[in-house]
Amino acid sequence: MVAPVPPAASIFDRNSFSFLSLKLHSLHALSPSDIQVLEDLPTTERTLDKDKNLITEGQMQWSAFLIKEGMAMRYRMMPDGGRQILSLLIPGDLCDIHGSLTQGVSHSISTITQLRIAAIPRSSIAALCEQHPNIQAALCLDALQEEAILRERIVSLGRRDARGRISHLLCELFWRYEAIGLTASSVFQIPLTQTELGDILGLTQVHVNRVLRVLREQRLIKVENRKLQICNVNGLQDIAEVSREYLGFRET
Amino acid sequence: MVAPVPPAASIFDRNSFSFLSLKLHSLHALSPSDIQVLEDLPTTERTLDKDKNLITEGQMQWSAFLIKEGMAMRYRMMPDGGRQILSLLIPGDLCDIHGSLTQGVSHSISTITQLRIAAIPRSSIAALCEQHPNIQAALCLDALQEEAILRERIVSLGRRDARGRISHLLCELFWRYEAIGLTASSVFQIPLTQTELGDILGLTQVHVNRVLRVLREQRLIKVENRKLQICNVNGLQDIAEVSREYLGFRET
DNA sequence: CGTAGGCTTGATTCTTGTCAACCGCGGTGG
DNA sequence: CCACCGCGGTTGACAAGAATCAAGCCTACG
Repeated sequence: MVAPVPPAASIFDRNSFSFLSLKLHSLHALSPSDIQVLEDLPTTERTLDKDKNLITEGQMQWSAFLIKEGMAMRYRMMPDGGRQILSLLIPGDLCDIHGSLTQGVSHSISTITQLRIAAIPRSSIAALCEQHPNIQAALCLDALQEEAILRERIVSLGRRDARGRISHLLCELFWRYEAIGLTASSVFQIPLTQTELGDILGLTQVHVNRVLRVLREQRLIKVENRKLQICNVNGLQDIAEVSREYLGFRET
Repeated sequence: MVAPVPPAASIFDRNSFSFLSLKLHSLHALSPSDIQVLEDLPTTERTLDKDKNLITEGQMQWSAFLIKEGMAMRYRMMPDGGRQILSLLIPGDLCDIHGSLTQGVSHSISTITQLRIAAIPRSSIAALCEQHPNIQAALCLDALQEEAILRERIVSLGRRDARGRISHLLCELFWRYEAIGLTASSVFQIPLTQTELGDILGLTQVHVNRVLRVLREQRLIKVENRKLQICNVNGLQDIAEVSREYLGFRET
């Protein structure tokens, strides 16, 4: 049903390119030289433990950062202890590209798994954009995708029931992981607990559990120690009433 | 409790400046000459009827547009006829500034009231930014505000009950109208029907009605033919667990 | 004068939340 | 080495918040 290798990446040897290149390339066609420039970006890497808050201090002030491995989230704590997860950051995602974290922003970012990130000076990104219009276009589409994801989350929370919300989220994650080549025969890693799923979707952990059981029973998904298999994307899409297009990935 | 005149605008004669100037100025201090430039922006105005879809065709392709009067919304229809309103556009709001409407975006914009808009060529905006760093900064903050509003909506839909959602929305609208000088002693126009409120907040019209009644009975608000009076902002804020800061308006 | 759209209200249903208990596993310390 | 603990997942009983269905009202408008 779903090709395990996203066509957008197929002309390259996906294994030799970074997740950022793969994602941008599946948003906007990049030339081999564009890709090379991306691969050569000078970065300083850093590793963070699980469940740590990500603070941008010192040198990081002037850098955006790129997720290289693991998962992080933007979230907001409520006075009563409730938590709303606003978005998930996965490999290839850029964060704080316009310095929004340093402005008085009302949410935090923290790691969900151990995380490997690379700091990229915002000046390098600006230079990149000036010299490589394809990369600029791709980054622009990437920003639009991020917005589209936010809007789609609003649609989920406002108009879909629990089954729809969960189905939609699973589809979204699947498609995003697919674009960066981290799926294999519709299987990918989800490090999220059911509590975290609930905090993304505005549901309780208990209810998430029950709905997941139903989805399993209907053979739409399989879950096995942190690995999720999407057995029937179309089925999930139908439940969520969502189409892959909103992510803006080009192809087929 | 709440000053009827936002301090941010107080050094100018607010009546002589456009809503755009007022909003930007309350996000980032502008010099009189900055304001003058904004006022002198060449625009072509247009008026649209109530409940019309806003399509950007022809000349509009290359323009952003600015709401000068009335209210519009971005929304998304669901296959089952349901509607989720994603955001509200009020006077002073810029729309389609990066051409997102012309990309394959999965939502529409339509008018809620009769609407007066001004098309502004994107090239003019770019030129503006190059020559007037204050304006650039303000527009940047404006974009961040728009994002912050989206995120806050997610928090609302995910973590607040009906009372909290409605209280939050009323606060947000109040603060936004205040920034453009369209409130007077905590009263402002809301052209929204209860059905539309429901479609913003993920509630049914009936439930919105009931909750509004409670808020009225608790003397938090008064409603009289399309005019809303906020009798007790602090009360509403407490219910919504929200602070004005997320909007990023400078002052006090 | 009749109609339509929007508001109001009641009765009822249903989705989801809350509370609570239990299981299984992995890690840790005695 | 084993007992214990804590976290994550699973399940049930019950409660609450919101949706649904339905009817009536008011007002602006043709």
